[in-house]
Amino acid sequence: MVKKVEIPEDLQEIARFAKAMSHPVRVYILKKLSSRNACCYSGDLVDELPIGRSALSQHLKELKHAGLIQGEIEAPFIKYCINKENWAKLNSAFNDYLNVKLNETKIEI
Amino acid sequence: MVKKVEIPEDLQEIARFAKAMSHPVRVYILKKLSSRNACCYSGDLVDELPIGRSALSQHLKELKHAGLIQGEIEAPFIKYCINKENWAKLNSAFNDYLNVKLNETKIEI
DNA sequence: TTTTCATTTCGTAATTTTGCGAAATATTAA
DNA sequence: TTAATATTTCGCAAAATTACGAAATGAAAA
Repeated sequence: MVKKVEIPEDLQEIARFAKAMSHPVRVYILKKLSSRNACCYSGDLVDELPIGRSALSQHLKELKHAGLIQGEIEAPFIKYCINKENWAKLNSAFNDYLNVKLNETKIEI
Repeated sequence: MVKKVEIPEDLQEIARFAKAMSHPVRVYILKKLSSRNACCYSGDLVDELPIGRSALSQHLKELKHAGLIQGEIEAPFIKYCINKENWAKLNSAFNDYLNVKLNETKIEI
């Protein structure tokens, strides 16, 4: 009989990252900020996205709490950029998790 | 002024996949079924995981609806396996999405 | 047919997520 | 100081998520 065990931390981390990416608006923001190392303002995003300011603000907060973006005050704006370190962590975590070949049991001789 | 636009379908797809992976139990199941092409029964999982049968059943249903696993009746069991086609889709979707180099703006001469 | 077994579905409850508009905050411009 | 601007926080409501135990399902075994 297999003992009930805590789910390994690396899998829990994947779940946390996946949760941060589980809404189209957040996927959009991460895409925008990660490609081209671009930064942007909340006001840029609210013009592009089909949600209001306060909802957007909550998505930004969530991404901040997940450590994936960071905001820098550039009054009267807040400039949001990707958090490179944690974005790299997310990348390698997904790489490790997903890069399990479907046919790895096939052994070539 | 940038027009408000629907979020592109590829990003919405990432969000859907991420949502399927946004819970540790589901991450665990997908890991188990994707590596080694293993299949397993609900009963195997319930012994390993820190949740009850009915909660597990709901996670399996969610993964089925996301198209990531499939169940085959092998009475009195149900054998769950990865859905290779859609798992491959998930892999390439994340690959496209994530494989945006942080330093792609650096141009080597 | 009745019992047994693995699993799902149902009913319910607690919590989280998502979104909105209004109000608050904080900084710059007048 | 007052007004304007960008953004967040608050209060709220609707919907989704998560989990449980009990009951239902469906197939095999007795």
